[in-house]
Amino acid sequence: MSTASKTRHKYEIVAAGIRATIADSLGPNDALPSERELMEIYNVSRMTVRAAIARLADEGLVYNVHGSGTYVGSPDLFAKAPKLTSFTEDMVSRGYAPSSRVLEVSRVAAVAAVATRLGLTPGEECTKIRRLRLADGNPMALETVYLPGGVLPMEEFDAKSSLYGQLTDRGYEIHRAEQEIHAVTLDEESSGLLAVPLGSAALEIDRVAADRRGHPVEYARTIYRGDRYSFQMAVSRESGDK
Amino acid sequence: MSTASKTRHKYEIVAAGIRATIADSLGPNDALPSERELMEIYNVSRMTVRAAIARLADEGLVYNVHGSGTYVGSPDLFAKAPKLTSFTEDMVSRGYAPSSRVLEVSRVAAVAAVATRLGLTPGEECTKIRRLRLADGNPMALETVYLPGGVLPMEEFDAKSSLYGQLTDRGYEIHRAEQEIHAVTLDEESSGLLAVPLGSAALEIDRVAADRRGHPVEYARTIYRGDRYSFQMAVSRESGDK
DNA sequence: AAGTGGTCTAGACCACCGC
DNA sequence: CGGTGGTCTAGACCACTTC
Repeated sequence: MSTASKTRHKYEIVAAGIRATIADSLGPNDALPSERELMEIYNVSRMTVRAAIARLADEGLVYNVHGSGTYVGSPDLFAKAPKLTSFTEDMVSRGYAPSSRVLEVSRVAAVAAVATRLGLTPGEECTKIRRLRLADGNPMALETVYLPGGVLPMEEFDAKSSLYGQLTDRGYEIHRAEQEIHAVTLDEESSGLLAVPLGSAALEIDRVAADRRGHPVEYARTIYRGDRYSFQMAVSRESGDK
Repeated sequence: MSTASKTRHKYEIVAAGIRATIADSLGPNDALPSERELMEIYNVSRMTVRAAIARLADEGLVYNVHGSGTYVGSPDLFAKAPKLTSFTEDMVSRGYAPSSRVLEVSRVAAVAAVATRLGLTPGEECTKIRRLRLADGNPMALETVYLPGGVLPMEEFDAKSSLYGQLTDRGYEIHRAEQEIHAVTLDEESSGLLAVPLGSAALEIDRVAADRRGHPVEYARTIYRGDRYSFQMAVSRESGDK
């Protein structure tokens, strides 16, 4: 009751408390207090305890064993389910200082590949932004972003601030995305910009990002240097039915 | 009421019913009946309705808008959260006929890189299995799997049946995994086996798979032909707190 | 048999959306 | 303002693990 402040929901308070308990006094595979004990500790109902635990389990911090208990996960498996992040967020979480060099900002007519992905009709107006992305000042990736003209006209793009921030400010909150990851061989222009030898292997990530309602907001093609970047993710079995 | 049979939990029955309703008569962005209506339709409590909807939302089939309703997602974004699949399952879902050629089955001492990932001490005994993986008879990937000796001694590996199936039979059910995806350039041996030119780009996926308790069960390094394979996934924002 | 997580009920109030 | 999803309560029984 007293120190509460930024948290609003009870299950967030419980989740934060459990997190703290784990950090303070529990190690991998140690058992958490049972759900019924947690009810008393935090003075909440069982459903609230379970909501908190479900959140932590989603992150991989804990796991449940039916009939036995809830346990702390292994530290090396803490890596969360893949999150949808901007380049900037991604680099910061990896410990790099991100920066950018804008190569191109233009208004273009959507070609078929772009139109399909953004749900436009070919020829419709798009904003195209091409940037060289740097980490600690060294080239890391080459990014080409297409946005429907209505989402962000080229004149209003501010090269100095975060694209995702600008989209959010304009009412386009990105919620989920589909990504496709390829291995590619760099051509002359790309390898030059990324400062690696011609023919080097690189990771190409194509992403269509959409808002909560499923309307496409962004189509981005990013080519990452194969020697500096790898993509990490945690996956779990099931997920679908059966 | 009529065709129900294999489902055990009410929320699964409700989820199946909603799925059928969507398939029959709803399109993208159409609204589902409200949760309170669904309670009456299926004669269950609200929590059960919400459990069913949560399941469908996880899959991307529907999405919720607070204060407004629950809606059918966009078909092109149906692709689920990345699942943990075996090569065989992956190929089948892509419409290929998978097969394998075993290149090596041996007992080896864990080198540091393998020991670390499997939670062993360097020098401990491992089973190493190297296979060329084919799709529709053509080389698709080159897979090297390391298993702790206690999990599956090399003598007991059956080259003809699924590795995941054998692990499950022995009580090691794989539950989650961490993957790291790199772009690599193929060396002479790999490009020969995969039947592509020397120096071609390829996707290397390193995976440590663990059981429900977080104990590592498998470390696999798979090199996929860059010209035939791409890795697809859906990601969503948030996931962690804030 | 005792204890655990998994499912389920029948209520309640809150926060948000759209008219 | 009414309707919607989001959170929450205080119970209950079931399925599973552990002893």
